[in-house]
Amino acid sequence: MDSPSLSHPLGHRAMGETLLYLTDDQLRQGIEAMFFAYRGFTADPDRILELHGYGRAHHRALHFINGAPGTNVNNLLQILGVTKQSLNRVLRKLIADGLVTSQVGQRDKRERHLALTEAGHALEQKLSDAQRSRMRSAFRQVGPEAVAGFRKVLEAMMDPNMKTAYSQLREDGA
Amino acid sequence: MDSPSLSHPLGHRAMGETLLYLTDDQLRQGIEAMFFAYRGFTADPDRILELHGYGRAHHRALHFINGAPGTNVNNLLQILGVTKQSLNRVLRKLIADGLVTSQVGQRDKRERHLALTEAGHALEQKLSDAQRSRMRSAFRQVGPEAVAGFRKVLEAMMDPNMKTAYSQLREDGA
DNA sequence: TTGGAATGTCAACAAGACTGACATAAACTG
DNA sequence: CAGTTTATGTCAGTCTTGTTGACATTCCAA
Repeated sequence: MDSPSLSHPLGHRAMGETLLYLTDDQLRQGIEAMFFAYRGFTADPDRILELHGYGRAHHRALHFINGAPGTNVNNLLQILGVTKQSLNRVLRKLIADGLVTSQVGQRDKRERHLALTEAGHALEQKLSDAQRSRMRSAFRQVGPEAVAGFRKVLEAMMDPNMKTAYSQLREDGA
Repeated sequence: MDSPSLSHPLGHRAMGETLLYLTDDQLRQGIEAMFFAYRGFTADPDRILELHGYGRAHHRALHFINGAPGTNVNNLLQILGVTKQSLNRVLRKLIADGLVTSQVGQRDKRERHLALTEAGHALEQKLSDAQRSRMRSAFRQVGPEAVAGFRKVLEAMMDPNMKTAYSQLREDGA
């Protein structure tokens, strides 16, 4: 491996103190932190979803439809990164349950434009509140500088095309 | 909601600049960043796993057995947060394929002590290298302060008991 | 020594991802 | 206008990974 690792003893002149955060051990800790944190991140909405007979897939659909009302299926597919069959199963249920509306496009009648109904909005809010609540608590604990670092690392870890999708979502939201 | 939100106009004296990072919009961006980043985080190992006919569950088992050789099934269960039946299926395959050894405990013959074989070590290395590589690149891009913030936020987002497990792993590794 | 607790295994099932094949309708292109 | 491409939906089948239920073995304590 070409990486700095613990096999390079401390004090090795070439590494310098500034690179110690890149040791294999530090990276391993980062990996495990991601694993445990993601579990916490999804735990609260998961509990709510279970009560309603939905899963994480439904949450993701609700979340992004809420963020981009009127979006079409293909758009959602790009963002979620699943097959259309997989997304369709989820959407079918959400539409049947009256949480999501699907309207044939005006300009392009092949497209279906998706939006949340009032009931859909209500559930999305409930899920969102739970997830934001934990994140707000975490953010508050650590302060704005740590949060800025958090955001920087996450952006750097994304796949380039997903980073694009993420940035576009941020622009839309601004 | 009791949270600061965009309905509080900027410049509102009570919020002050220091709390702007806790707006619902900022939290939403944090949530989406977690979603996209986690996908990137798992993408590289996932590709390797597929070649070998394994899934993410096998990766997690290999990872934590590697980090705590000789651990028993119950221990692993606590860390992974799945049912013993679910873990058992994964372990059964890894043992059958000769990546993991399971030895009956000496003091307590109910326990099975788990460890990686040479082949298990080899695969774990390959997966770990891929995952570390992306994280190293991200860490290098953003610098040590951002990484420190990243770690702080993740720790604050974990469930308390998982934070305990995580800390213990860190102690073991030190 | 006997019954409960701990540990692990096997079987069956469900959610949610996947691929492949196919249908429909609309838009586009030569 | 005919043929092709695009967008979407659906059916069928498979795989991973989670779940519960039932059960065997082992340990420990009353």
